[in-house]
Amino acid sequence: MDNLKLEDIAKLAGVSRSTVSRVVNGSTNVGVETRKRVEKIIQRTGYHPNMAARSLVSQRTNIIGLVIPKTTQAFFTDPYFPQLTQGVAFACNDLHLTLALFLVGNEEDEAEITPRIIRRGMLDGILVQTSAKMEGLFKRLLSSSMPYLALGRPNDEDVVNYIDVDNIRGAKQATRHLLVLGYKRIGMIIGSIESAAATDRTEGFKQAMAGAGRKVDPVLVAEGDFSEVSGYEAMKKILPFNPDAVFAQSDIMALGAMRAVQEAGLNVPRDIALVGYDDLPLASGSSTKLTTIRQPITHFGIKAVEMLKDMIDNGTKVANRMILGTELVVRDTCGSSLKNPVSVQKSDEDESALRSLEITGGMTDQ
Amino acid sequence: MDNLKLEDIAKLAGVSRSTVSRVVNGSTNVGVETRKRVEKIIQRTGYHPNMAARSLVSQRTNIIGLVIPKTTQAFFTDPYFPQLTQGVAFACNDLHLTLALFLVGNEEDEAEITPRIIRRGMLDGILVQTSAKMEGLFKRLLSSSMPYLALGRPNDEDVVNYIDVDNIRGAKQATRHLLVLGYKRIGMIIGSIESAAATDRTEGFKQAMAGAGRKVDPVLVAEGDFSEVSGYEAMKKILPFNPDAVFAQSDIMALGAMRAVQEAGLNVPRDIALVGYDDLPLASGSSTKLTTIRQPITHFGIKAVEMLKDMIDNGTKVANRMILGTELVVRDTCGSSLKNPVSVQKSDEDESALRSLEITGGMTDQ
DNA sequence: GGAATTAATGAGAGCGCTCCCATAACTTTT
DNA sequence: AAAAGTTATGGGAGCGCTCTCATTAATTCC
Repeated sequence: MDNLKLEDIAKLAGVSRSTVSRVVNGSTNVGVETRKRVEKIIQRTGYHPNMAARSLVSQRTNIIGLVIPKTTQAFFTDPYFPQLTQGVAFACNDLHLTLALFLVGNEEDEAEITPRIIRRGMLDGILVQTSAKMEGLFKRLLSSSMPYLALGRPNDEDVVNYIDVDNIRGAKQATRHLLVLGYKRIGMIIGSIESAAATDRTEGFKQAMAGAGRKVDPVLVAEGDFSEVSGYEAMKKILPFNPDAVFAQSDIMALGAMRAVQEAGLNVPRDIALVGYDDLPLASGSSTKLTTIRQPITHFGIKAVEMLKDMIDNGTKVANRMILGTELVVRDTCGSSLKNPVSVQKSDEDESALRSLEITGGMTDQ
Repeated sequence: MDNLKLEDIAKLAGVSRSTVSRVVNGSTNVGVETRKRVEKIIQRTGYHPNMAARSLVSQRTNIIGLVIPKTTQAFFTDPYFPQLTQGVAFACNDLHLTLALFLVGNEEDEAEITPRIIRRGMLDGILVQTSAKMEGLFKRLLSSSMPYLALGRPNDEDVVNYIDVDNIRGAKQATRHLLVLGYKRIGMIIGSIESAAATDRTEGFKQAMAGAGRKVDPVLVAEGDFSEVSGYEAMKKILPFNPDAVFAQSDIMALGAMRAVQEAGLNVPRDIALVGYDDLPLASGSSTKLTTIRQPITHFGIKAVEMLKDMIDNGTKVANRMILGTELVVRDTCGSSLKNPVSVQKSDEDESALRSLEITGGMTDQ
């Protein structure tokens, strides 16, 4: 019951290969009687068209790739990527796409995987998590005709198609919240200087501070790498300089920072207020109620697939960009009542939470 | 530079299609001179063979599927699956395989995905996370010629190919550890009665208790669903009956349980000892040092791919099974010094930690 | 030195499908 | 009633590759 081909069904139904093909693909030009007969036989035999053959002629596989560079063992410890992957996978289900997942651990992996990705007849398009390690892939992608979309703003200007979250605005929201609550010595734990997301969040922090006429004290700023431990260590560096509030560029780091605060015998938020970034499930987990900036991670994955699919179907040659909004989620780690309420100038754009802004156009022909 | 085919390269090199094919596939019967010439042209033009065409004739895609049923939103909150996925992805890189990931959320997804999986010419073989929801898929798989491997022992006896961790022995190790330390009122938090893993761990617990001549007190046993919250709630149910030690069937539930203990103003391990299961990174995370049973999750994924690859290459028609060992990891949550050391009969098999046991044979031709 | 062996190459069929075009059987139009 | 259109179906080419088999050239054998 397994190695049937179109021709076998045709013979069984007493029609031609073409007619069976029409039935399988839902073409209208088939007689009612014939269609029924053919469908019954397909049903009975459990026939399924062969993907490879179909792909060969249609030049489509309905498979899209998702490439995630995985620097350390700890990569999958951060729930961000699983959640993103989930969003992408769901969108693929909805759009009848198959998802090929590429986890790039080291340079060998990249060398091994890159040709497989570029090779025609395998992938219809590709989603690449932005990272310094992926520059080689992007170069190859740019000189090929493969539709691609970068997940997160790339450093390379040539990589024109990307989707990102408005990190500057998100960081502004976080910082303004601390400013409004009247905190005086506001610190920050940076994600990782190499990441564009961290750069943008740092920028947003600075803008918000400057907008309130405040200086950023360098001793209150430390760098981590988005991991729990790095948040813990960064907080330990900052702690001696008496911050009264800290903006951590990820929830995981915020959790690490909280641990450092508690170990120092201090209390969150009484002694030090904390804002995170991501709004991962664990931020609202029953033991912690972290004030944070919500990123629509799953939604991000879904939008990415939709954009890519659109590029595949319509062969768009213009630059495709999409920037997703963020939302401040107020919980328990910043002090529920205001200490010294202060009015801070708010730009009206801050009202629209989770707004998504699409820019499409310009820059033809890569 | 993109739509080159074998024939174009052949023309450029002044040889036949066949010769280029031989060069590409590393056949020996090609003249040294010719080979060099062809290779240079391939290099220069950036030619890559078309996968679909190759698959069509070779009946191989070098793509394997990984199917994970995802019951709740919280599925990817549990780091178990990301870690497993990672192991599978790495093994795929090593074996030059492409990984197609299928996340099955609901029944619609299953209906949508199943035919795509079964369809020939798409996947060479498939890894399916065992789950009650997947029984439909397994049925289809059994009546097809697609090589498959279940991840975890399936309830269905017909599903003969699987890889699993020795859950009974793991649970025994955990329980014996508590018995040796002299705990008297030992409780358990069950994962989820539907899961075979939980059933086996429960069985192991019972066997260890019986082996030490101890009764299992039903009031000290509660059921969760492998989530943090469920561990917390289960512990709250058990707490009134004064347990002095609890075996939680997952690290995540152990963490929830620990939270419940602390909220009740009690201390781990002074008042209540705790053993987890999994040895996820967070079990040894800097704030908690959980005594637990180590499952080789990543290794599990790697072995699974290797087994499947073997089945694909050698078309094995016999039942393939592999059971991986577990290891007790002693940390801080069971009391470092013995309270009332007790000697418990240990079977000698317990010495070999992380031993892997392979059983292959029997049951031909499904 | 002619037959047999080996190495290097080319020609052709075919993997299972889609898509274009031809044909045949009806309708509709003028 | 003949021309034109419409609908249902079949035939054939071709997608880009691999693989078997035939062919030729170079080598070895007795």
